[in-house]
Amino acid sequence: MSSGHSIPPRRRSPAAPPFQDGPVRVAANVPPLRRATTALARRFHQICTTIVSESLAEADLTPLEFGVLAYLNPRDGEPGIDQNGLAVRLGIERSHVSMLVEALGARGLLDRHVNGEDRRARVLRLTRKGGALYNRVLPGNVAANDRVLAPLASRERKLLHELLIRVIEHNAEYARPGIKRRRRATRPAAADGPRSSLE
Amino acid sequence: MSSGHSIPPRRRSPAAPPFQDGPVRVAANVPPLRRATTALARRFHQICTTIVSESLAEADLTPLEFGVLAYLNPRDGEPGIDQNGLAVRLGIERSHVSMLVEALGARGLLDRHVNGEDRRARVLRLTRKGGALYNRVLPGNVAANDRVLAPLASRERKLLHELLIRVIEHNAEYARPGIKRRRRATRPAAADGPRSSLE
DNA sequence: TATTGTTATACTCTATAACTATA
DNA sequence: TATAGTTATAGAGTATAACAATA
Repeated sequence: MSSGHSIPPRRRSPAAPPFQDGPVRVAANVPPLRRATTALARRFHQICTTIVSESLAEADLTPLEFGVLAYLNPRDGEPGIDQNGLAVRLGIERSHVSMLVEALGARGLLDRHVNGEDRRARVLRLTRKGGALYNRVLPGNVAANDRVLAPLASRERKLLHELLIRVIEHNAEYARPGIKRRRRATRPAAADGPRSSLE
Repeated sequence: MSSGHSIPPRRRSPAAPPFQDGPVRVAANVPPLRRATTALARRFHQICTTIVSESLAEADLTPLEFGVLAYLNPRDGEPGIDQNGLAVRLGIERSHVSMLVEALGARGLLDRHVNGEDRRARVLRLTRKGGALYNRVLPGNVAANDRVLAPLASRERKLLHELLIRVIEHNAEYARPGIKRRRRATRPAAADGPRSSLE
């Protein structure tokens, strides 16, 4: 209805630098970046998944599926852990592991065996095919991860990793699922305020 | 079928440290953490969203919705940007902004006005209610973000932020949507390998 | 009773695509 | 033709809950 006239001209390049609490900006055409840790974490994660997904696409793996292979690979990993162990390591729910492992098992990439000591548990192991896939995909994955940190000097990359590891390990209690998310207040749409005016 | 006997005993605490390429581990009961940058990014982001979601729960906001308020707040932000501008800043799709803004508008937290200069664009502004909510929630949000970095010294926090900002700004091309994700090869379930053996 | 895993269901985040209105 | 926004749909990631089998 309103013709939008009470609106000041757009401020695409505002005079005052936004989010003054952080260090100043650098790149030219890059829009202001919020300094909040969570915002940085999201963008950082976003970059990683975008770049790494590319490196995994030809193997038809998601980053998380690759994580499963990594945790089970015989060279570095811990073949023989059970699904709960994998859930803790990946920081995801048991039910999620169940689905992941089912999908990878269906592709013949890993085996589940009942543990003789505790018949409730499923012991996980890569098949030869799974191990071969991991070995084939690993170099590209490492390269992709390196590409993310390319703007940093070698010493800085190491430093970033160390800082992240400390933050993660000290927040272990939050670095896992099971924390109840906010329960969305099943809003009946526009239940808590007047409609916004849109012409 | 198999009774699981060909399986070696579980190796919950393997002798060799996994993922040798990274620095050694610290905390006792914390399971091995993959050193890959992407894995660290995921856990870091997970911690942030868990902690920050808690601080936003009483306002019934998601971290991303809070981000919208932050980018539009009159003190620090850029009130008057349009939806595309917001999409670029948040690093999400225009369609996603559309939904976010619709939900916040329905709650009376922001206004959309047609831009007089370009009637295609929607100029965004917090309502008084939206501004008040932002102000009310901000302190808790800042505290939540600080809590994430509590294990770091003040100098280290600053350093971590700087490193992340550099990585994000130099990877701007990947820190946005629109990159085609891998197209899942619509697997007909178990199409590419023998079934795993599970008793 | 407690724990491992499964299944069903659902929500958040985010993308793609097709569409409308405007430029 | 190109751009701003909307709508519909989908899929990745992840959660909750109820359940079965085993301890």
